[in-house]
Amino acid sequence: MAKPTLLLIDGNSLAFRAFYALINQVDRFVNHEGLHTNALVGFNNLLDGIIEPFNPDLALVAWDAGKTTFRTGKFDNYKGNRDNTPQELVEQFEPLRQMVSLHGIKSYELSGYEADDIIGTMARLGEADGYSVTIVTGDRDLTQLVSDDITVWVTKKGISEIDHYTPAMIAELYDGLEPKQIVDIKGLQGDTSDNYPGIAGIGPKTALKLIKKYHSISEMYEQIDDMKASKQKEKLINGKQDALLSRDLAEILTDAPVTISLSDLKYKGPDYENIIPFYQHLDFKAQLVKLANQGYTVPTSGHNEDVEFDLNNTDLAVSAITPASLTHVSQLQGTVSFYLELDDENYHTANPVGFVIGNQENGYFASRDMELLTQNSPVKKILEDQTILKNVFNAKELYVSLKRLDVALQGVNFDLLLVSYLLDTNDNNNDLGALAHDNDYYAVMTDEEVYGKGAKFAIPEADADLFEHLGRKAMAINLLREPLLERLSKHEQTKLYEEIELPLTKILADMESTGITVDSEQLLQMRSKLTERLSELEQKIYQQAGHEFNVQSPKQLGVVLFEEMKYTPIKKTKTGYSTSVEVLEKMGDVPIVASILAYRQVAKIQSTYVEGLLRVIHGSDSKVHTRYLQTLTQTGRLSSVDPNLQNIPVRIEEGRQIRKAFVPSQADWQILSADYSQIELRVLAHITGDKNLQAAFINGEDIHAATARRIFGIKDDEPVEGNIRRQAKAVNFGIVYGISDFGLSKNIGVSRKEAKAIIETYFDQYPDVKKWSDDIIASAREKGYVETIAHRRRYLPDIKAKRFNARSFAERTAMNSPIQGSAADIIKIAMIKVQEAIAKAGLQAHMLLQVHDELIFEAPESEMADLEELVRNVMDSAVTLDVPLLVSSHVGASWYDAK
DNA sequence: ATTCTCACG
DNA sequence: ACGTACGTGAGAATT
Repeated sequence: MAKPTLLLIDGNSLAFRAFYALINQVDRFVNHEGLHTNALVGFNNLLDGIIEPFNPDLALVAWDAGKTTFRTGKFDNYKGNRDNTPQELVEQFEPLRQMVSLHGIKSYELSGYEADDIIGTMARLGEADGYSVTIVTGDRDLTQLVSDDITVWVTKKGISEIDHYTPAMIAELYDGLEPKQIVDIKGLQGDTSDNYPGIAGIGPKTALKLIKKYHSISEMYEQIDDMKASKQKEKLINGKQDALLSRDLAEILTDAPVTISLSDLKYKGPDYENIIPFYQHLDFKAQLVKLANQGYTVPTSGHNEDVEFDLNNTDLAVSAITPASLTHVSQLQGTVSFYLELDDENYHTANPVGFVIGNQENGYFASRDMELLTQNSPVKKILEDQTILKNVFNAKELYVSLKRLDVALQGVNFDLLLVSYLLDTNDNNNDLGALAHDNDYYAVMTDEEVYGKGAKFAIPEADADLFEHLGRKAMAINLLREPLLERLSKHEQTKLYEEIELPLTKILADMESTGITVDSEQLLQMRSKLTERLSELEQKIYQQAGHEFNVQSPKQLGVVLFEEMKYTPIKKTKTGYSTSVEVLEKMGDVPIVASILAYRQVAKIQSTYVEGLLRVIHGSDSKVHTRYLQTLTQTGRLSSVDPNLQNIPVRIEEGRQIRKAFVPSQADWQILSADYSQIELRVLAHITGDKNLQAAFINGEDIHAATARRIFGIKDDEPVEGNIRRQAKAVNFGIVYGISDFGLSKNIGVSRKEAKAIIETYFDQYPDVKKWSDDIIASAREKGYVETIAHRRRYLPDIKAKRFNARSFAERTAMNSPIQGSAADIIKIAMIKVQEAIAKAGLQAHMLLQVHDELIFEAPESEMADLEELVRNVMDSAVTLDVPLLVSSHVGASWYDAK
């Protein structure tokens, strides 16, 4: 029969390990009361991951009782070089003990002794009593206890990996020595972390050699007279006291006067009843989700911004739609939740695999049969009925996918995804289950849990499984509506949601469905020209390098440039030499570098744009249909994927040619492009209230030239030279990004000192910009977030971080986000008003694209003049700021020509 | 899955 | 002294 097991855990060393493993994120792991939890998280993972599966018969966590022990009595400076334990860790010790207790494990400490000594003593007791003993620690000192019945597990690399020390492993590590001889080694070599000396001049190598020869320190000194005279012998004789003391300090007691016995250590296993409130107190969401999935009831903690709400409802009534139940479905009224599952995230091409409709009062009805959703079904009728309100998750996806099924969705009342994003852009997650968990509702799983991910993704075959998941999603949407809307209102974001984001959803859906026509002939012609250019450049590069290699591999290119050709590396990445444009341009006039830069430019255009776009043109309509992500960015901007139409080349002519392929969808139609000029600087002038900056815009000045005059002291009657204006432009951008002297100096190629002086002058000239910067950072520290003009919020948890880097980044963000985000607010408002105006004017025009400060339209040539006028008027009056908004616009036969 | 590079505002 | 401009997405190489 297997031996009973005893598990001994070194509480202090593991707490330290866990704390420092997550030290980089110490400011991210904070519960709602401000308690740091990084060590708690790591320790809990250890308990769940190791102790629970181990399921020992006996278990104990030993703790240090304080700084003074019998060792400090022997040697004042024992551990004397240790910094004070950080406050962030100290505050976690008490909850750590609670955590241990809730996991059904005894804690023990003994005044005057270290955790090590408790462990040593209990280990020997267990060994003698016939237990198989396992010690878990973060400290290798305990390996001296290893025996046939005592194994020591030492965590390494944080706490994720573990080394298992057995007598055989010790023998291998110490060249055949026994575990108990480790103390003799340490007696000779000392221990810097515990701050005892050993013998000066004896390191690990010599210590090992000596102990191999003499077996122990005492035997060595017995035989020291026989040792032949040497420097080493002198050192040993002089250091005898140190060696004996150090050995004494290194030795772990196995007979400490403990007041517990093995029978006190019975392992009870986790106390699930009481661990749930404990996890809630610590905000351990992941743990709560795990418990909820195991069938434990996890009630809402209700501390979420003090909004109390009841999300305890977990009883789902979901049924498959049958011909008989169709009557029930058709009788649904008031408010329903609707959810449509697709087999892929690209809803322009994905297949619907199931849907669910219903509410708490009447139950939920699910089906895989899309015919029940289309044609003359009652479901279609409900979806198209404006008076029946729909609660959904991701309304834009729904608009587009239902339109593909010939269903025109109306009456969207609540979009869970959109609201969650507005409430907190940080922990927004496109998964409904994860999002529900974030809001303390656990009765729904994540898609990854149900469907798997990557190659393993699969929709469950059993109706019961799929419908249960869909039903729970629909139920979560319904239950979360009220509490989330209440929080939205507390944030003063109701207007932002109802009047900007929700109407915009429909507009974006229409733009995406409409798509933009891409002339594939144009792209194919470009492709053959570029292929030729690429092979010419490639041959030239091979010739210049002296051999063939993969030009597109930064690694191989690094070897060619900086090893074979011996050019001086300017910058390194963490994996090797950097070969970025920035670096290559600094290398000066080198022929191969010029070829490489040209190659890179062409290769980028070819792969990303020509071939990338050709791949995503829909065969059915010769258009590309991007998806705008409305709930992704931290600032409120949109982003565009599959394809990204917000980064089509424009700055370099060769790439700009790509825009010739973007053409109107019908003959005799044209493209209109209208963009805001310097919208971010105008927003800056508005929100800072800086009169000097505002004056420049009000007077219609060239803003970069005006800044140049101020920061370089150029008189009104003198001209502003191009290079000076360029520098001023960089300063203006820098201000918007949250300037630093380093960043500016790098950007405009002046010394850091000069850059610093320029920034100071800027702030002298625009004093209210400076004041606003300081104020917004102070406000972010106080409130924890910053806001745009439309109350879009961005939380900045790092604004109080101790780490300089993280904090500085948060401070720059505090300045940039209100600016970038308010500009995003403005163009979103403009889009809504433009769409209304186009409808009201009865124009055929379509809004096609949004590129942050630019809108692209197509319209018949005949209505283009009206459209241009309308768009300009709406855009420049979208909001009223203290400075005017200026719009420039162009019409042409393609996006390229609308310049 | 991550890193590097580069396209846009 | 720290080590930096803000916000994105995609392709290719590499792990």
